[in-house]
Amino acid sequence: MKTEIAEILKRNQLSVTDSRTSILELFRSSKSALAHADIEKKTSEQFDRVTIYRTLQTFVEKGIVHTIPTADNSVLYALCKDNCSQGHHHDNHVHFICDDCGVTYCLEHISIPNVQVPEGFITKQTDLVMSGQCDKCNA
Amino acid sequence: MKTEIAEILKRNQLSVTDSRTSILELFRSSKSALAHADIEKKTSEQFDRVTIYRTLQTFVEKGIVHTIPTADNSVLYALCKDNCSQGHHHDNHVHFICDDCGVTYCLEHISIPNVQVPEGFITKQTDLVMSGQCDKCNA
DNA sequence: AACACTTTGCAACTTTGTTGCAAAATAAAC
DNA sequence: GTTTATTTTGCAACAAAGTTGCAAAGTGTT
Repeated sequence: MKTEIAEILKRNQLSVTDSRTSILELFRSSKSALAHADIEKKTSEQFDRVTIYRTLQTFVEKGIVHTIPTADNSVLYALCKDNCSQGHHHDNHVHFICDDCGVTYCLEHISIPNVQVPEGFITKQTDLVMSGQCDKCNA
Repeated sequence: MKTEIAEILKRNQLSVTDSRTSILELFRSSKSALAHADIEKKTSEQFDRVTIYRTLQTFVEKGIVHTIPTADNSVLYALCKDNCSQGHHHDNHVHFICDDCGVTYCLEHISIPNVQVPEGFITKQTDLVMSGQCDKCNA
């Protein structure tokens, strides 16, 4: 296990440190989106706030995790499926936020349709966020 | 003009004040999504930060504007088209935020492609926000 | 083990958003 | 057009979230 996580870090040209290992492990075990505060709590405040910020930033840059927009102005981080290891493949799926329960869903299998932007515009990121009622709240 | 805006406020049971009038006017003239910071700047810091927060909150509650979540942890506010009073039909065009100059463009002529959601989900709103470099900054 | 390089934790700071309350503005009543 | 009741505003103080510089500690390489 540990070795596997170390592998992922090395594959992304990151040195293997306690914080990176723990946080990545946390993502893999929880298998759901985490907020910065969640990580702080679940690592028992073992790491400095700043360290967590920087670790998350690094992971985003390397494509290990991606950010999820939420309605209440908080950022969630989630593991990128294919570990994005070959890189360049930014997440491309639709997110759905339930107005009632507030849960953010990754609709992994629904990809964002291509959108043609006007000439001269360069797109670096595309977010498609839907909101309404999820299946559980609609019952 | 002023009368028209006052009408909208009254229709929503809101008293007509300077800040509400100015901010609503700003939304109508800019016709694009605005962040809190944009509003602060464009009203030349005429109003207290707190007032702007509360005004936006009120507008959201009344359905005059709606929020657009973005992945970078910023919330955008946009006018609801039909004033949403009779409801339900929200804007349907793509937004583009320039990372360099910070301007938000409404790509009015590009509509959001239809997205099929899983069974049981009810979509009330769909926002597509792109970011990158606009034509002016890419020159 | 010794070196170069990267990462961490601390402190200080900025930015963003919230709350309570007195003063001012608005709306309603006369 | 005053007066009164209600709402809204601005201030101050606070809370939460995020950033930056830098010395100390950790990592990787030889």
